[in-house]
Amino acid sequence: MVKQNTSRTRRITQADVARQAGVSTAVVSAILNPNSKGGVRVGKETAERVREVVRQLGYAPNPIAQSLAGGKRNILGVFTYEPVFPSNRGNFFYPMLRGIEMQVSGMGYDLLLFTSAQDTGTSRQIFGGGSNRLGVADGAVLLGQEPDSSELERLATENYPFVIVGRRHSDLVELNWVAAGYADATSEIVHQGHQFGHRQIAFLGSGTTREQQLDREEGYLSAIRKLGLENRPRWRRHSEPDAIEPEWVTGILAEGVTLLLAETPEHAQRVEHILGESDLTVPNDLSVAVLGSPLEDSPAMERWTRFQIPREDMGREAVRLLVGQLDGQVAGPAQTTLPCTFVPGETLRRINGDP
Amino acid sequence: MVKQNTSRTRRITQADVARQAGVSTAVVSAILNPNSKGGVRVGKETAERVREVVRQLGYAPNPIAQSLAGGKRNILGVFTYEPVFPSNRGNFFYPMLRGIEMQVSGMGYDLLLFTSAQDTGTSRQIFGGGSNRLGVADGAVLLGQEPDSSELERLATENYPFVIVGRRHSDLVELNWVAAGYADATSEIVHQGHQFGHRQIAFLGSGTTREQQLDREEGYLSAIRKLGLENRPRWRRHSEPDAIEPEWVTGILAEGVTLLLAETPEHAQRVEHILGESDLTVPNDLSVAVLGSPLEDSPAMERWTRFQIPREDMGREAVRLLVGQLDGQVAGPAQTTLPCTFVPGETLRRINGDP
DNA sequence: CTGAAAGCGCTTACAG
DNA sequence: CTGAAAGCGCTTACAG
Repeated sequence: MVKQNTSRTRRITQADVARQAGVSTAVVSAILNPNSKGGVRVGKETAERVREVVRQLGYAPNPIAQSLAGGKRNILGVFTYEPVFPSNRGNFFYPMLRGIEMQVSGMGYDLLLFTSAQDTGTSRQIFGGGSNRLGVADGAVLLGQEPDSSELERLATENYPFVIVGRRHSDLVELNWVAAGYADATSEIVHQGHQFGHRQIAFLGSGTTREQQLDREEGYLSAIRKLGLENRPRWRRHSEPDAIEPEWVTGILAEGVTLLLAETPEHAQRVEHILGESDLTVPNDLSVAVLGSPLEDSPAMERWTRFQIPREDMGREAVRLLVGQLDGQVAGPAQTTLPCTFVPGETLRRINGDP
Repeated sequence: MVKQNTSRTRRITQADVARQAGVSTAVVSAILNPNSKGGVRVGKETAERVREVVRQLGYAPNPIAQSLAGGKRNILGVFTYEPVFPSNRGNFFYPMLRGIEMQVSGMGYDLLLFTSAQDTGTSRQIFGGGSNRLGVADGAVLLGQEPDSSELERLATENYPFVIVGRRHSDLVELNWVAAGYADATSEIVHQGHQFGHRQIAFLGSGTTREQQLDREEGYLSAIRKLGLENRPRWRRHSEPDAIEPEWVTGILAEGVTLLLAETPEHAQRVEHILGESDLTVPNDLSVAVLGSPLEDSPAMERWTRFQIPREDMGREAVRLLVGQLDGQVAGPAQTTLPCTFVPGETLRRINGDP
């Protein structure tokens, strides 16, 4: 019984075929890659003879060597600032990865996950140790919430081809990204609220300032302006869910707010909890819409008025843009915004008479 | 404002670094691969100078070229016979991948997912086009249910280092694998049943003959033998869930069977459904234990007596074995069986008096 | 129509 | 301690 890993046997190479057929390797290559631009023409009988030898010897080209000769690696990198397969916080990257894999599959690329870039303790870095770890791949898709954009700027400066999933802004370089249309989706919800009779609409966003949040807030503000609605500074609040004070909630209620836009489900749930302590409910005493949705829509999520983020499509589109750049199809900076999907739910209540 | 990828600049190569640092490429290579057997010694200050240039230029070695030249790439391949991130059939590979990533993380390897090996329509192949696609990686972990072992044999014959998650047998070569202890876990359930008073125990396995199933059946048979229990051929049945005839179920009941071992939850549910049509229930009229468990234990699964497959640990262990082989630590064929975890549930009922 | 040669970017004996 | 050279297995201009 043969055991794995004993001695290495030599494989049949193109040179073997060429020798056996009495031609040069260039001819063999030309026959096996008919529509390449080598300018090499081969006679019909020669081609047949070579093919026969290929068959006899069981020759198959070495894809590694093909890649090297073609100057391409056929490897797409996937870099995440957090582990790809976390155990606790759900599979955050899963939908995007699924999109990435679906799109890349059949395009002739393999996917390199940069797991080794993970320093113990600290978060992962692209330039760990000083050199660009992504360099092994032809280009990369970047995922993650990392707010620090200096690595991205350096990467862009080095002319490394990459596309970010999620909008990311830099003053220094124009980045390539695929974003979700948070602004439009948020505007849409404000308009929906307006149509349902709401005139005092508040916004509750996360404490950290990220592009995502800016987009949502901008969508909120532009819709408010467009509809000529009242806009008190107090009605725009930035806070982590845990840090929301009951006073703020009761405050805006007292000021006549009837609809609250909450950036995350956690924000919405926290507000509902606060209301509950005063025996108030959603949506009877306050309509609430969530500006996004969790990875998997749980049954508990169904009732919330919200929108869904096209995570899978974002992954697909990122690959499309990246490969387009590698092929030289896409020229300038590539930035795509994909629309979110509105889900009516039951927490945005009509308050202007019958439906 | 600098734009990403305006002109495609040539990637930095080892030669660039060598030129800039005023050394030969051999020296650069030696510095970047310290413990390789090139016999090349480099002075401390030279090494530091080269490292600095590497940093400045953002150089990263081309793994394709490294592969061709026979060097180490610090890349572990992950090959799956089905897409890694499927949309429909749940994330089958997820627990194993999580284990793989956890284990590989910090070991200095990156993970290469072979997505390109996917032919349109047909299932993926390692030797698509006749040549080993896995060659870019130092070694690979193989996942999937593929019963055809010819590719595995060829891979082993070529001396490519790989470890399979799941036991896989070949008459020609001894394969490396990490398996779940289905046999022991099944024996354990039979013993448990015996202790609860069951003497007539039947086995219901899948229609296809795979190592997994053989292991379970062997565990069943060995326990039956050891306990001196009756063992009618009719009590061992191989069938897909849908193909189970009500006659078989009523038949074994009539013959006095009180406990049925079902390979999958689907088998168990199908049997329960059949029983239900005669107003019989599990476990009052028949105890049923499931020989495994689905990926995520759903609430509906809780009541079933079953065992859990250590999927995550299997992934971890596969990486451990593979890296051990690459490092030359593990010598011969490496085969590990990890124990399953018994979950009591409520569908295996005591029938010999009070507990 | 075909061959000899250079080159893709590395590693590894082999000489100094 | 360091460099020049061969070689991994291909493709692709460049000459005949």
